[in-house]
Amino acid sequence: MSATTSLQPPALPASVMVLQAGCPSRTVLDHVTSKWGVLILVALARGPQRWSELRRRAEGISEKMLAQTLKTLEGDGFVHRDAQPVIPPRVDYSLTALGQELVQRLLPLVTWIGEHADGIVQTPSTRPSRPDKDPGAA
Amino acid sequence: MSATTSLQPPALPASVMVLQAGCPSRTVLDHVTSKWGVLILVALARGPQRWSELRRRAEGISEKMLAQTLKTLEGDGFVHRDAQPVIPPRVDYSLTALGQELVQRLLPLVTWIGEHADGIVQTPSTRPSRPDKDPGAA
DNA sequence: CGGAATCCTATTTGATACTG
DNA sequence: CAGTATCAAATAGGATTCCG
Repeated sequence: MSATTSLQPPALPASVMVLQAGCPSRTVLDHVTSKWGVLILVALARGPQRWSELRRRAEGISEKMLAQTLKTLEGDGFVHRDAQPVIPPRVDYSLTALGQELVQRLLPLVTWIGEHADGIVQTPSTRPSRPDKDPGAA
Repeated sequence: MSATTSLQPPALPASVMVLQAGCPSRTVLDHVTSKWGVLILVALARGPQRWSELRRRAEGISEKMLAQTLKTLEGDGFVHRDAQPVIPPRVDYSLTALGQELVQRLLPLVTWIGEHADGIVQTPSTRPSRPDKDPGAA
């Protein structure tokens, strides 16, 4: 209450206040940034689509991961699942309003990465080491 | 080559064109959205700081993961490492210009999640299942 | 077509101990 | 203080098979 911490770099809104260990935001962030979360969400940004469409869009995903990620995102309220009782089954997935808000914040990031990734991964050299895998794991 | 796919939902800029399987953007996205990537980057948004500071900020991270994530991000050119040859050692980490651009796109996302996470994780009910863990793994 | 269940492996992650 | 090395455990992820 008395002595304030020495100096605080200005900037930063209040966003960094969250993300503490047990915080719900950590959980949600984890869901969104899970290996396939971003891919699915971005794919769904193109509009409602079916399971098979989604699978093609999220290149490389397995059925298991698609199902799992979809359920998690649905559970978080980002994705809506519309199963029509017809034969053969038809299920459409789409973003909820919440999901659209999220994706709105996701696209700039993804777009930016898409535009800079080539220059990044190429990394001419000059850099000491770039461990893509854990050197400590046998 | 001949028959075009039926209908294409307009919208979406050109951002979704990336993120294909082997694409560099997938790699970078993976680095950034790795379990600790976002946390570290957001922590660094507060300004240059030392190893121990970073460790406190990214609550729950192990030394190994901190080192590993930091190296990856450094390798991608997002983070700058400034090691001063003094005793005891002093190392400052900071965002590069590239890293700042990235974080600029990251903060709105993180902020938004922080503001909505409570309502999300709480999920009153009405929802079928929310697998945080793989039910198939014994 | 859209999934759920199962089995198995690879990668990730964490604890700990040790070092410059 | 700022890491690195090693080991073991947890989880993610994938292939396959079966069901509505």
